[in-house]
Amino acid sequence: MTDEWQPHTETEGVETSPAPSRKGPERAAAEYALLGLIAQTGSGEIHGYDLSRSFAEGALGRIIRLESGMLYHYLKKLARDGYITSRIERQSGRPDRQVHTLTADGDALLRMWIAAPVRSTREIRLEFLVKLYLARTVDPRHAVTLVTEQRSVMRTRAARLTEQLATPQPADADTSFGESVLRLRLTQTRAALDWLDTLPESRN
Amino acid sequence: MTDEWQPHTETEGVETSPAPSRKGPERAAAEYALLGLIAQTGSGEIHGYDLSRSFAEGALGRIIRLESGMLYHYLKKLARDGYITSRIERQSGRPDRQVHTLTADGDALLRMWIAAPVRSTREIRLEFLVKLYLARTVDPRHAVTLVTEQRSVMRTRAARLTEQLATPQPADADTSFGESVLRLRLTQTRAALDWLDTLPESRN
DNA sequence: ATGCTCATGTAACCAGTTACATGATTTG
DNA sequence: CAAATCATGTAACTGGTTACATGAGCAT
Repeated sequence: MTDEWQPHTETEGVETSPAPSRKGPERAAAEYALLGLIAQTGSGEIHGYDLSRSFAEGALGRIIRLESGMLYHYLKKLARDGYITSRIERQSGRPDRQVHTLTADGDALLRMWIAAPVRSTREIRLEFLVKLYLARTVDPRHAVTLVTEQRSVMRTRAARLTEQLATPQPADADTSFGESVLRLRLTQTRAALDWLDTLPESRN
Repeated sequence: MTDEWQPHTETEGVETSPAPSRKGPERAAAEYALLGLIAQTGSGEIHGYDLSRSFAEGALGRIIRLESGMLYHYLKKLARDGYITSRIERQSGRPDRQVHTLTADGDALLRMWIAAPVRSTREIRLEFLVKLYLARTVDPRHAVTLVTEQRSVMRTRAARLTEQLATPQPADADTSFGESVLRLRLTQTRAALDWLDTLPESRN
């Protein structure tokens, strides 16, 4: 009765993560998007400005936004944490550029993140889409795993909400409002499930 | 072709707002929630600690979270901007308390915010729920207005998404992904609409 | 001469979270 | 006596946004 319809919390996903090494704090989806774009490049090398364009022109730029300032900041951060290595490429007549490469750690981190479903319905709209996009380009099998597990998460969630709605509550104003909140969450969860079912990865 | 499925932007609602006076920047939903709680009190006066409890124990605390530090910060902000007035109430044996009252400006601001639907589907989960809850307690007619207009917003949105999906696109990988994104948004929008239709305010 | 593309950033700012400070008084 | 309640905050930190700085070459 205490944990019925819990409040929105911004820093969620900390307790649900498997936390095997607890290396760093949660990264923004944009950071993984950068890792993914680096992984995508044929040569394995790419510099910031190119990343910026790939981001803005590609599908990722239509899901999340990433200003150049933040992009270079994330590249530094990823390099500092050992997920990419960066070397300077001298150019004549043009400014020098830094080319970045994924490390083994970076590749592992990216694949782990891609394969893990998001916990809440709200995160479907951003995180999950980025994961799906990257999974498809990095390794289509990851996409199948991701979609399968995400469907499972959403089904569990829908079941829990249904169960909560089934248990009768005292009928005051707050409770009826709370029921509305639960029904909203349930419809949104079901909508997400329906959508997941239409993805090509759902043919299994 | 350029503005098909636009990116997620955090600072949205600025350009869509009617901007009549442009008094202050966008406020957090929690600030309006505080205004609403102050408006709810019978005497018209309430102090921070009571607000904190009302918040945590009531339905609002299950939708959004508000730490005491931020609560007092918002109260100062609202007082500074002239939406509430605060006076100190001396107590013997207890710490002095500050009791807060809505000003005419504050009341107007609250009602304006409550009556205005949210622009995006994403905001349904937080902002809209807070608006609905406050509308019901402050003035049930506001709730009818809000729900009616919100349904209209969602219908327009659904129509636009449907239209975008109808226009055929070149069939590359990015486009098919983009179509999935559009379909996700459409299902989520429709789910929100279905839920809105189940609210008592939708009987008109 | 003007401004655009390349290429990488810095600086200032703002919002929010977490944790703690204070100090009396009542309750177990 | 310890702990919770009352009541209001402060301080440090995190992270993200916006805007601008730099400076060469190239196209109009």
